[in-house]
Amino acid sequence: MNRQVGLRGADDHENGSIAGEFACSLCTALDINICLSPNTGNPPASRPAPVRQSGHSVPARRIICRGQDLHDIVPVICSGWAAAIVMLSDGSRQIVSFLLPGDMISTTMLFDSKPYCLVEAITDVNFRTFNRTDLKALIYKKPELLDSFFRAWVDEKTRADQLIVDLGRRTADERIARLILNLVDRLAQRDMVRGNPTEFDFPLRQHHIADATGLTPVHVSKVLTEFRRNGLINISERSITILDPIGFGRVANMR
Amino acid sequence: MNRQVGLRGADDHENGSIAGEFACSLCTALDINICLSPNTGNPPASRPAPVRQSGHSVPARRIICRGQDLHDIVPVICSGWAAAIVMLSDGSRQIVSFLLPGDMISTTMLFDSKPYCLVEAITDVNFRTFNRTDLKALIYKKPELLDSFFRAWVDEKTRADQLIVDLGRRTADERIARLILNLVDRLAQRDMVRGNPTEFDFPLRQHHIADATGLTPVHVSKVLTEFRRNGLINISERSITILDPIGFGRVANMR
DNA sequence: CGGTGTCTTGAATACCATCAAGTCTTGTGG
DNA sequence: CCACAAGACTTGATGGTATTCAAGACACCG
Repeated sequence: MNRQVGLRGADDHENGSIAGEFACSLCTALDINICLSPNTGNPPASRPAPVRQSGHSVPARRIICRGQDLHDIVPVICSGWAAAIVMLSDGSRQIVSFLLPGDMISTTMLFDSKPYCLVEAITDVNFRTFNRTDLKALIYKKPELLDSFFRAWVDEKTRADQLIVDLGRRTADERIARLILNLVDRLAQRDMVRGNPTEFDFPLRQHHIADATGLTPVHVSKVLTEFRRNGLINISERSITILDPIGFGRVANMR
Repeated sequence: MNRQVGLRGADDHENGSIAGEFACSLCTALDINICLSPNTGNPPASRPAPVRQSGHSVPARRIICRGQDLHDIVPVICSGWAAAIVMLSDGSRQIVSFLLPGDMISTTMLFDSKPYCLVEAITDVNFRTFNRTDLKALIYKKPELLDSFFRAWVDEKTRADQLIVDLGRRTADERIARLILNLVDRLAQRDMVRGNPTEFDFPLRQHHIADATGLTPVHVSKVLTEFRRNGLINISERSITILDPIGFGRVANMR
């Protein structure tokens, strides 16, 4: 089989068993299109793949991979939501970024293993791992790949800088509203938002929001019920509806 | 003359007037060595430079450049300290990163202009701007340049992620201690630290520390005097001495 | 059916911000 | 060289935002 690396903590399934669930059309962020063949995890038998790779699948709440696992592979999310998390020794957690379909775990993964963070599945997740050396060689060879790769990198760094500002200088209300609106943007790029009023799947638990915004779950709960009481948003059944876009935008951009 | 771009808000001096102050040997972070000739800002008359560039110099507290200025140039700090800052409409500021000699303003600058932030001189600063197109072409052409460029990028992203964790999940004491220790590391890479007890130039004002750690200047003052009272560090004359490295390290790594 | 995870709510507390006043330094122009 | 203004730092009093602690409701699952 094509299986290349065993990932600790991940309930791996072989490619064949989940063929069709790797929606490569969603790979907009990366736009590299290096998967073996669209919509199936199986390589065309006749032509060998330029980049060694393999598909995996983990259920919600399981760890996808740890930093140390990532010496020679680069994972990309195919379907589902995940989070890159830094854990501190006292048990508190900081979510550095949410990973949506099409996202590489981190663009720095091409060059370094990011030993300080781990990636956890929020929903059930299908992902694909690429051999780092092969991928690097391919990207170096094709300038257009390098460019789309750079775009992903700039996006990632921009989001990181924005998060720094949010955590450093904004209140709980602002942080939470901005987190939601940032996710709306990213989901919209992937056509995962239904419009008017804006509504979309939202699998995050309140503790995910807390870990991403540097708050406690208790306080997240209070802010969200306040948002609901003010008729700004509605959350139910793992989905969010933005009832009052301008009011909600005002909360997110109070300065 | 070789002067290529005028930067708004910067008191530019021509290359010749500050020859010798562009210590290109400090360009360790980038390690690209594309300056016209070491230690002078002037190109050898006989050989045309592969990358169009120019040297500038701004006094402390002045703005080096704004995001909008950076459509086609990439600045690199040659000497002095600077800060990349995001300003909010209510006047509060968040320092996204400190820039030391050898640092590119941001590695993403090669591809995008980062319109949301501005760069301010902390000390008197000499810096050099490179033509983006030229620099990009040069880097694409030479794989070893691309690699050292990627190293700088991984460093930058790692620091950004660490800052996210610090701002999201650490107390004021921890944030400030970690900021100082991170700067020690970066200065040590540049041979700008004297040892035993560790001592180094520290031009930051307390409001810089506040803007970097998401705190107020008042609270920074209280934490620093507490550090002094406990015999952890000593600050005077724009320099810091770490009196009790293990105690100070404990404060920085309480979790 | 107990166990676990999720969310809510209230009370008490901690951490840091805000406000204010005062000292000291630094720089500038007369 | 002095006078003045602006910036930098300190300290104390007060207040607000978010945390911690605790208890309970609810859903889901094996």
